[in-house]
Amino acid sequence: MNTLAEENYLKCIYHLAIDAGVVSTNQIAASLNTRASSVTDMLKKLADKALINYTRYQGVSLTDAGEKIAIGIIRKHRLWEYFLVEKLNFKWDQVHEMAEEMEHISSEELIDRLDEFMGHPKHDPHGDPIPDCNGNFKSVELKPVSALAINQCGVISGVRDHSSPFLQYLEKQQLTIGKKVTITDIIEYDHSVALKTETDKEIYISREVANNLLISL
Amino acid sequence: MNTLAEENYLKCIYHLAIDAGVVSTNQIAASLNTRASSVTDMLKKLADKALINYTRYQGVSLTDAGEKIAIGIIRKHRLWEYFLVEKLNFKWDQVHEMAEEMEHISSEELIDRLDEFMGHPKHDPHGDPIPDCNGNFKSVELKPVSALAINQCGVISGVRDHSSPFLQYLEKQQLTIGKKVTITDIIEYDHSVALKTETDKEIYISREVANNLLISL
DNA sequence: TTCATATTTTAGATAAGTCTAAATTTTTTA
DNA sequence: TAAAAAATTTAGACTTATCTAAAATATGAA
Repeated sequence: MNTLAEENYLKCIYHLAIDAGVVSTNQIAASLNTRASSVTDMLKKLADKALINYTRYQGVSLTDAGEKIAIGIIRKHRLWEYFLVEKLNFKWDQVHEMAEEMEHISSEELIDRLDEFMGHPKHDPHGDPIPDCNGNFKSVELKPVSALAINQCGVISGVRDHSSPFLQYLEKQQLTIGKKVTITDIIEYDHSVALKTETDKEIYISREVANNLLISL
Repeated sequence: MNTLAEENYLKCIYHLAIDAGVVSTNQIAASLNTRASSVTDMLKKLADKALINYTRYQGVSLTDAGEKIAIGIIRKHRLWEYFLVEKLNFKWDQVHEMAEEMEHISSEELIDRLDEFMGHPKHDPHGDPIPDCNGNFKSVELKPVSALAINQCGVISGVRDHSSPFLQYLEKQQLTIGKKVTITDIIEYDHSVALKTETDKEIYISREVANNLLISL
């Protein structure tokens, strides 16, 4: 088994690698709120365990073994988030911290039974896909609202920012997962966007919000 | 917040103090599978935090603050055990190790909602009482089968040994929580006991089993 | 009540994970 | 392309929790 710190590094590298491929020491340090020197120490350890590909000064990527562990942790995180929202009635902006702890509960059988108990959900409360017990999941291609054109419509299916303030704001605006929206206007000046909901309500969102709100077409 | 090690020491001291009042360094070391010198180090730290009463060579007891934390951990442990058995269909001999990890999930609100989700259960799968959110619980006076006389009857309500082999044995003999039994014979020679179940089945158990099986009269 | 034994504590080390400060390597820019 | 800047690594230190071995204290038996 791996330590809590090791698991957090693997998960972090996995997330950063989605955009970048190879991940830098400083990226990891920024993401984990730690120092680059601490990261270097840990990278050596993970490389010794054959969980990452690492050559000095060249950044890192996960090995197959490392990716498997990372996906396992993400599976646990998302299943526990689903549990907290669907069974214990937490809001989607309240569950991240708790799931950060719960994702390290080691038993595989526990998580598989939890998955079954909840009916094998495919997405967590933020729209992120939940890997199955073999680590497989298909990630639908989502686009930020900011990448759409006037009159395009789609379904809110994910967020790029998982922070409470952002999620609370979306909730207040009723811009939650599953809602269908149509782009009605794009303001050239500040790149803010006007949306129309199914109930014909019009909502203005800033460029920043439009960047962090993901749509499936 | 306290570290995982600190929480485990507090819980351990709480359990040992139930019989003894004051707990010795060696008792703790034996219970936690560690060395007496390690225990001494930790006792100093817990005393600095005012969680235990400690004077060198004199053993320890929990302060009110320490006891409150210990009971909180035990509440979490037992609620998670209940969840694992009642919701995820684990057997009573499978849940201890998992609950040992889950009891350290920090959120109080999570555990209170879990409690509510399950309908505020009063006892865990091994018959141990579950403290409420204020740390209150009433422990019924239970007697080991070995303390009963011929013809006495009662209901199986707890165990002293929580190990898998013991619990599996009881399960196989159908000596599980809630079953009513009557003492039909006590063998002088080896202190083994003959029991009759509600279905009039006769079961012989050894002195050791009789010592670890608890009855409410 | 004194001495042998058991218990407990202290002293000094170790491993994991972190830090700061300094050194090294890579990248950028002029 | 050489110097400056940025990124990364190394060196050495700190904390937590553990260990072994030795010293101190308590207990109990003669």
